[in-house]
Amino acid sequence: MPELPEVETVRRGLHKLIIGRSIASAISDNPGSFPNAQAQIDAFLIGSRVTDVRRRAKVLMIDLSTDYSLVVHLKMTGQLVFRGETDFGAGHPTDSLIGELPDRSTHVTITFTDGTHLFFNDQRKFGWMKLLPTAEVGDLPFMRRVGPEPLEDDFTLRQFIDRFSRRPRTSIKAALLDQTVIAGVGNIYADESLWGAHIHPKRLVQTITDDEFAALYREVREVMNLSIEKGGSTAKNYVNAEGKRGSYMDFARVFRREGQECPRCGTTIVKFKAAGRGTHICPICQQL
DNA sequence: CACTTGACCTGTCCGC
DNA sequence: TGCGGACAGGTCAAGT
Repeated sequence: MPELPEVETVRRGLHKLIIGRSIASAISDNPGSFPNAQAQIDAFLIGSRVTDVRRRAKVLMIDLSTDYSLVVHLKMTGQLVFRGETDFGAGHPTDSLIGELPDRSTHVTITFTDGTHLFFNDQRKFGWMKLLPTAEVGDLPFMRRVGPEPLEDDFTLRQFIDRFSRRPRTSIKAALLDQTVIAGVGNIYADESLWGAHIHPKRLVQTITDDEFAALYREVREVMNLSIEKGGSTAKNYVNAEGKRGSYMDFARVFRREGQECPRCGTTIVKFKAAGRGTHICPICQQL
């Protein structure tokens, strides 16, 4: 699922819902989803209190009073859903994609001392949750290599261009998806921002002009900010911390809209493969 | 070294 | 209806 806007939406939800709660128990049915040893879980998770919920790139960090953090990557189909005691059972809102929890894709269940729950669901099991000392999160190989946060106020066009210049001979779409160039862009927002900037995804980075970089910089930020405003994109099974869908797909201009009209020029949107991913463009607005 | 492809899993959809 | 294959929001390791 989740790219930067979806992970940020989950972060905001969890920030509101779980800070201050203390963890009573944690159970997992799949070692790949939560690989920590039981002794470590008992020592640093059970009995701890949630102090903060942060995000870096597409990674969530749930900070604990033990100076450990639960580091979570949702990958393609991960969900982190909070359920209060009174939500148990029937009566879920219609904008929810999921019913009673746990269900068959629940791989970790965390129970707080007040009887509320946090469920880690993941249909494809690519995602993971790891408990490690908060001070060591930055030492993870991914964290060391990941690029700057594109939505930060101090992230400049100059930085944007400099980061892409590291990969001159790859396609602009592959570079956008490369988390070491800039953080947080995935397949949806790569297609959306390239359309906004009138750039064909297969253009090589070294052929992109400064004006085009300026347009792309603006689009990446606008598109992802708009998506956060809309609660992210639910293309398939993304849900926020309350189990509800995001509505950005209603505003998407090309992503998963093959066969429909380009909102700018009316040309039929086409889909093909680029950078190994399904890719959507307007063949008139975006030319090689 | 730089870049691309396959693998990790499960579910769904589409064509035969 | 059943079955095989392609495809799905991400990232790494292995391959070229």
